[in-house]
Amino acid sequence: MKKFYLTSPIYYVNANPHIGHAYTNIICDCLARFRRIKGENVFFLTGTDEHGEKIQKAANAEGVSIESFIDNKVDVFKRLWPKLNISYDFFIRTSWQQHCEVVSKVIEKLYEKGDIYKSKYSAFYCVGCETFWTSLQLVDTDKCPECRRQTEKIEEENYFFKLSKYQRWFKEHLEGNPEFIRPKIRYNEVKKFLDGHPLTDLCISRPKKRVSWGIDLPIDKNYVVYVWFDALINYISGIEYGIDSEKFNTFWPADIHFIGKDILRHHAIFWPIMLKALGLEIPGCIFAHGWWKIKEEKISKSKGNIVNPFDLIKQLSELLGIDEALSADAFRYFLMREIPVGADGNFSLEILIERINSDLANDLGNLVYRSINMVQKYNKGSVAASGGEMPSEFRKSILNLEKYYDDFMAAGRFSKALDDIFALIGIINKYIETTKPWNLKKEKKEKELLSFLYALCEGIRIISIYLYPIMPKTSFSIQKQLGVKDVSFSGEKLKWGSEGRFLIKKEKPLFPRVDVS
RNA sequence: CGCGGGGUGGAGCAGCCAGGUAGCUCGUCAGGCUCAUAACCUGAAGGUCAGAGGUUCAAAUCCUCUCCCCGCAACCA
Repeated sequence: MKKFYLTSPIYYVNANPHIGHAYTNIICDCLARFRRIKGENVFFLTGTDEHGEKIQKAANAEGVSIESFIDNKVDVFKRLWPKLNISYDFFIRTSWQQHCEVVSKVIEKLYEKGDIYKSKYSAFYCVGCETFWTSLQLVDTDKCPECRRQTEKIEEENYFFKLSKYQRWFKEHLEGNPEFIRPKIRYNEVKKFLDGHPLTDLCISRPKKRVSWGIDLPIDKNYVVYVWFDALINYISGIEYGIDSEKFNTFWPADIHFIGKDILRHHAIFWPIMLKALGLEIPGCIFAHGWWKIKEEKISKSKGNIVNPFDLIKQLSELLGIDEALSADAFRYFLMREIPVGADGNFSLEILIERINSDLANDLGNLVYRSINMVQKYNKGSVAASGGEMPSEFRKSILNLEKYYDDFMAAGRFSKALDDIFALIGIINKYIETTKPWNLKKEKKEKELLSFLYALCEGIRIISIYLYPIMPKTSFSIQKQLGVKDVSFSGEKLKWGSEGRFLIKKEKPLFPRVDVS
């Protein structure tokens, strides 16, 4: 069985989850579900990043212990994922004992190999902003780029990882693997960056007197491990590197790491070099998505324009009068349809509702509802295959899906896949119009009417399978309403005619229209 | 001259890499239909493709310049 290992980033728990976190995990989930219905052995890892100065400070600010602070935040993330229908396989926490041990082992190994060394580190500290800057970031020689105040030069001993040693190898790897970083624009960005800047070694330690909340540096107990170095290792500790070799060998290397474009360099440069130094294989792809802007602005706490996914799902659910699982699907649909993964998008409740109304209520929801209604009205709620072929009107659209859907989904081009699914929905809506079943009924053309009803149900059933990775609960609901014998989603079930009989169970419309004015 | 992305009918976008009648979704207007969630189907109006210059038989598409918007700029997840 083919394996597929994909990861989300681990989220830094200094604040509550927002739309960006939700987006990343939804992307991962869509791909994970797609791979599963292809019959692959999928491992989807997500989790939290819990060390570092910021967390230490955030806990202090709230006047609670670090442990209870992080447990609290982790709990919030763990409650969020089921709400968004996220089907992860394992949730890793960097405070997890086993992860810490792996990080230690990694550092020891690299130290023995001679890839970690001690040296002087100098930085410029701005007291006002409580931030460290490098000499290159300063303005007017020694001023803080943020507040323009005088900075203070700090010098301390630290441990460094020899990134520079692997520069040549990395460049070659990049050149030989144009798919390593996606989308293309991000690949170009990294490549260009590398051309212009020789890599400098990465400082991977922080003295405990400054930062105490972290994993002990095994080679010198006066230090803790720099959070990024610690965090990246989750991708191997999460599948038990150095602990369960069978599991590790089954899933490593990762097929894809999904990340936000803000953490591209850590993943696209540091991480592969760390792996190379460890003698491990390099992941297949780093896929960086874009950002959702709220009213054309970047999301940020200071602007107060954070979208809380819990509130959003709740609000949507109340607005639509549907349960939260379906609201989550609507949200997922919006995020996946609105923009290609990789681009930036605009988010607002208005835009979201507009999409729900036009696509999910008018097109999909109404199609399901009117079709089921017709089966009930015209044939007492059941219809069986009568040996008829697929209507010729459907052929082009279904062939198109058969030809391109897998490629689009595999490439993370969810909006493209959805375009094609909705093209079929449009075709079926049109098919109803041109077939005029109400006339068939009046004219007592029983045979035509039955094959028409069957074609409707079968078409919708096939749509529900294609839709499944993006909208799992909706797909489930559709199949249940159609009365599919064994509700399931798999490649084989895409074959026209594979469901012999529909015994419909009519429910209220999947997605009602909402008028917001 | 730091790097990159973008400026296309009212809104949001595709097309640009491999020049050849400007396309999609939403909105607007008109019509049709009734199984359906004022839904669905059909049709129409609406763009000198940011501006200027150039290459070409032909440019949204290639080249040059200008204007405007938005990101990034190494230890900050």
